[in-house]
Amino acid sequence: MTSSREPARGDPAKSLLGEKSRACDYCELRNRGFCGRLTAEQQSLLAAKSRLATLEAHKTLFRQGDETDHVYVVRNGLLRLYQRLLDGRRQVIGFAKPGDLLLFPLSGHNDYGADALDAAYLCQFRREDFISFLRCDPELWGALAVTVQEDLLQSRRQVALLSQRRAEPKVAQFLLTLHESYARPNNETTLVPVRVPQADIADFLGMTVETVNRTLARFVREAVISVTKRGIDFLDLRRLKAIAESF
Amino acid sequence: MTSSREPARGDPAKSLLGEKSRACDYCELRNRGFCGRLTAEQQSLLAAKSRLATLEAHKTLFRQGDETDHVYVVRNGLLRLYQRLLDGRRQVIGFAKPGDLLLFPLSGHNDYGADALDAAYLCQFRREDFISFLRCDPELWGALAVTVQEDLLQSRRQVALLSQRRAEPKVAQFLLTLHESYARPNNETTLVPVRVPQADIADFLGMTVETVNRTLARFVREAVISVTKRGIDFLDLRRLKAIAESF
DNA sequence: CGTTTATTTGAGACAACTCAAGTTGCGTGG
DNA sequence: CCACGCAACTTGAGTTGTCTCAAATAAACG
Repeated sequence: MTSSREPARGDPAKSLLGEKSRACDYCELRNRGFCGRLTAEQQSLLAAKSRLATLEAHKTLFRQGDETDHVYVVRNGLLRLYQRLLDGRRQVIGFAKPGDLLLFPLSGHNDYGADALDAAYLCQFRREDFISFLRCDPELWGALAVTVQEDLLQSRRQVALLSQRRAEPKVAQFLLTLHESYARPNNETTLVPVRVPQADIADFLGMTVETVNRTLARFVREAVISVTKRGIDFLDLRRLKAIAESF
Repeated sequence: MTSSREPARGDPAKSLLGEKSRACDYCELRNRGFCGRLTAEQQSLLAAKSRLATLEAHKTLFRQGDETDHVYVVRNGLLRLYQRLLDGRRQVIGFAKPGDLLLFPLSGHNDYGADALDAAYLCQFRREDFISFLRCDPELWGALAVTVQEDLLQSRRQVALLSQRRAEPKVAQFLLTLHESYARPNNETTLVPVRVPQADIADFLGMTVETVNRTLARFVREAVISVTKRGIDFLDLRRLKAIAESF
């Protein structure tokens, strides 16, 4: 638990492109996450208020505690969401993937921070714009509520995960979640093309880097997964699931 | 972690009084929780659709996985909310206190179960009624979203709690939360008038009953708290806070 | 190519877990 | 009113898995 007492990178540099983002028509996200719950009309209405934001790898999108001036929808890339614990430790509360809505537009300050694991593209909205967008159609509030509800379910899954005490099932479950969020319906590809630092896994699972490392090493040795510089290759999903349910 | 593999009580007996609940005018909840976010008009509109439900101690209000036919607002009493883990263990995900909204009206099935620690009184709404209530006023959706958002914050607090590894801070933080939810603004009363089974605390914190017991015993021995049949008396809040922040 | 960051490995301590008995409290029924 | 049964709570002794501390690679970056 000695890991990461400081954010990976210092400055909150947001290199945002000022250009208006193209309409959602070609966005593969329009059927997923928050956007997926909107009609085509609503989507274009929303798109009119968005800007395309790009975020380099390891850069901070926003910090915990800062005033919420914008909200975001992830288009591309993987973000790391975290909170500071009172002991200064960092608790990763989740990873944002394409389609996810970042920040709650109705609360005035960010209750978590976010930075990019890879280069990321996002739709950025000014908070007031987003709220006025919500106001113009009652049903949108429902979409928001459902989105938050899904975050809640996600958070509860993490609670279940953390209440596990042995390391193997925890790491296995984490890997499975990661795999799941990248799985394509009709694609049997077993490779997840992201490098998640072990320190992040540790912070997410509430364990030390060493334990995460030893556990991963065991998985690799037993040919359950294979870790390359490209990402993680899931060699034996069946066995991984078995481990995840062992306790 | 050998605790409670079965619900405390068997039957899902809901002894519901059919009477229409009186309007909210005298309800002390109207400034708290979900109801607290409604205007007087909205409250009475909602009240018209409610029934007063009473639940005996240890009885089950609803089960995880069942179809969501009703939603509830707690008026009185303390409920235990839990999920089943894949290993059959029970994970207490929280305790519902007066003002809390139970169940998400937009999802078709309960994602957690609930039963009463003490006798409880609730406002019961048919799910469709509640939804049509939401539909009649756009702002109500916002109230719902905020309510869910607060559950989310709560859940994340639990994540932070579970990521602690030592027993003392965990139990201390739990006790403080319990105390906080019973604290009155201008009242220095240190007694929380509920008996929470140690097994529940264990299931909430992801520890064994034995460890919870030994930790509580230590607190009692050191005169930080005092446990009677009535509830828990907080003798030394300052010290408890210090313990909660020790790590 | 040197500096920083991430990963890997080892040895030992310790806190929480497991298992196994007790004890207490309380409601039920004889 | 006491005996009984059940559930919650206590206590002890031994085990174990993760953490801690420390140090050696290996990779990433300018």
